[in-house]
Amino acid sequence: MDSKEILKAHILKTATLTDQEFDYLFSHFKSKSFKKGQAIISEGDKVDHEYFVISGCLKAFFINDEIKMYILQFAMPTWWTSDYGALYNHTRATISVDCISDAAVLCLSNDDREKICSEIRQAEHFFRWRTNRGYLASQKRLLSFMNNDTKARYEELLAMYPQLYNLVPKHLIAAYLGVSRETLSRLYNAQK
Amino acid sequence: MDSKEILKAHILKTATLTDQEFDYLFSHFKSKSFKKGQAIISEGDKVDHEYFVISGCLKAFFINDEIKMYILQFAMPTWWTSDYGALYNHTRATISVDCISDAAVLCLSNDDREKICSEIRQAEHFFRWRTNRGYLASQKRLLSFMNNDTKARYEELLAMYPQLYNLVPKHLIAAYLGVSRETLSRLYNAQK
DNA sequence: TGCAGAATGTGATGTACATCACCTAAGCCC
DNA sequence: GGGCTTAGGTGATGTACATCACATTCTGCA
Repeated sequence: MDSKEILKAHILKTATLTDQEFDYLFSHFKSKSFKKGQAIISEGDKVDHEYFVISGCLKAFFINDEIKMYILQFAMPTWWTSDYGALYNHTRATISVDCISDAAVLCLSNDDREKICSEIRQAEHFFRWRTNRGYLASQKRLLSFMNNDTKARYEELLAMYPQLYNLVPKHLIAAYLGVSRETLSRLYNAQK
Repeated sequence: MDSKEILKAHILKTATLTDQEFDYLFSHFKSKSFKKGQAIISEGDKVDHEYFVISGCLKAFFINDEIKMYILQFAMPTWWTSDYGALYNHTRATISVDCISDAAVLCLSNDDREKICSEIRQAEHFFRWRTNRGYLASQKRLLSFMNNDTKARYEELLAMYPQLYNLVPKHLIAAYLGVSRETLSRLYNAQK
């Protein structure tokens, strides 16, 4: 399945577009490929695109005082990512995005998204629902943070995304969970 | 300013509606008043409305194992609240909402929101942007959780909502910060 | 107005985690 | 394939917080 089909299947789950509408929408996306380790958005960048992952795995992260990294999101195929704060408010990036593995993405500019939303009814509908899912996921993660200890959050993460265990290094999983790599290491070595 | 004017001013900040469109939209809202301590949504309820706060202060919270309460949101005037997970997925409430003070709200049903969104272009636009703001706020709070200690989060909260200091009891602020009331008490008594 | 329950303060103690220090093992690159 | 970088494991120690226990103050209301 090529990029276009993947995006189409993804959007048609929540919106009803004619083929012509989808083709028009798709014409605003640009395909890009990145190598493992490459940066897509770096802190301080001007941000004007969001990214739809076709293959590979990205991470969206924040670095505190140039010391600690916190991972906001592992972006897997059919996920969207960007520094949405910077994108919507036209400010410089505080959140960075780079590639955990080689990756293929579709890029959509903020201007084009707004243009499409104003031209195609169902596109606006789609983006409303997409943001909504993001909001719910974020709220769920916040609750999990307050309510569960590290071990429970680790198991929750692996239950939801079993692929992560082999795909991403453990210190990145620790950065997602918000604990030190040492603590994570001790956790799953102790529980045998 | 009455409820209608407050909602109108709120919506017109991000969407362009004609007076007739707004009147039609407004006709789907119901006014309700609640007393301090009254529940609006209780765990296990069927959820089919969301709420726009006109006056007073609500809290949206989650209770773990019937023991600990975590506050997801203090809802102040012009804020929206509900158990959005239950509302969108048609499941029973896991998040409850009640009144910290006497409150007046406008209620909108999930069905009516979707109906309005499909009928009025700019209404869908408004709700897309509203959800987006919620998503960004939630992500910001998640980052603050991972990155800052309790004292920093406490100061951040009071800097953003100074009214809270006098309006809500300290143990609720602790429940928002995700710490015990004892820890919060020691925190601001130590820093004198 | 006096009393019950709620809100708040504070000490003692336990624990989950961070941090630092150091070690081993596994890529990866000229 | 030897050396360098990155990932990962593990001990010792410190610290921020939870928890329990109890004292104190506030507040609503009969």
